[in-house]
Amino acid sequence: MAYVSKPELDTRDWQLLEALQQDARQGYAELGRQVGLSAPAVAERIRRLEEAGVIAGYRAVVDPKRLGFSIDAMVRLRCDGGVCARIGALVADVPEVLECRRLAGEDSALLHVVALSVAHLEAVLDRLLKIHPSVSTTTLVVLQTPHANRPLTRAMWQAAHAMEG
Amino acid sequence: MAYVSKPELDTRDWQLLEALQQDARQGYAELGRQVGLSAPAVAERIRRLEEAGVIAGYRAVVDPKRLGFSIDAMVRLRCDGGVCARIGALVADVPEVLECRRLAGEDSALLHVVALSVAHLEAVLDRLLKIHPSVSTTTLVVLQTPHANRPLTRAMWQAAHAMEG
DNA sequence: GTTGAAAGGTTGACAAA
DNA sequence: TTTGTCAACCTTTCAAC
Repeated sequence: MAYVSKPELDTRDWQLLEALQQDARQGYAELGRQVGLSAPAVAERIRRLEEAGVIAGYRAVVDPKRLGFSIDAMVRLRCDGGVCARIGALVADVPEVLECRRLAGEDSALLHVVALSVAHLEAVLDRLLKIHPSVSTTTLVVLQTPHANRPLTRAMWQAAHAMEG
Repeated sequence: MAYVSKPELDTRDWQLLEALQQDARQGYAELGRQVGLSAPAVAERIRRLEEAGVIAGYRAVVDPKRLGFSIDAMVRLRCDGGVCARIGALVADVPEVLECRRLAGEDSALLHVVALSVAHLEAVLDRLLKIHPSVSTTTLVVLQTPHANRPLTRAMWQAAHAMEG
């Protein structure tokens, strides 16, 4: 509960966070070995990190390419205010949209889309355009992804605070 | 090994993939209950999915907001070809960049950046501009994220193949 | 893929720092 | 309040089928 109002993570909390971001399927005993705690102590710390919302869940990372989704694109979306306010709900039934963010600025929203082929990408884009007449898109095909879902580490947290001044 | 050349997933493989994307810390016995298999059979299927690269890993999902990173921005980057070819390496030591993709199209790259404050975001952007004189940025602040890292499901795979024709 | 047995991990209650 | 210890229970793992 202490975390909810003001998360103050100590060295071991950070070590556990980093270990779980690297491999979420490690057991408590194994984690305890890495941070120098007993398994029950590890379990209790992780339970608190989960309760505080610092850890939002644990996910298997699946590679879309290995499932046949050879195309990866970012779609910049512009649309009327009313449409964009509901963009999350409007793309909910387009499963090729893996990520959807509403933005402040030049573009109204940004989508991360996967597709089986160029023909399939075309079909997905057509479907997005049919959401509303005001919708227009700019599609950028991803050539490579040098960094994806980088971990949040203590080093990064400290560097950020030092930078902020 | 069969998966490497041509991943053909059956119903149970997909069920396991979906279950692990929902909660990667479930045990083999629990997964077995869900898909109607014994624990060793589940372990063997998961081992093959990992070996085939379909499952790339297991990660704890950490909420940057709960760690103080209250700002979430997408940064569109334009730069000279030589610089953008090495963009991954060039932003490797900027830990606030959680994602980095090289793109074909109007923008050369797209970064997902987190920051503690507007002042910190400014500092990060200054650092990105200092990578090379040819670099210019357009920053779009994320207002909300209706969908993040949606799971790849069998339903989606089938819908995509139906759509492709 | 299943079964069964050995090894080891998890989880609770309780004691101690 | 947080961690460690202990014991009961469950899971994982590997062999044989």
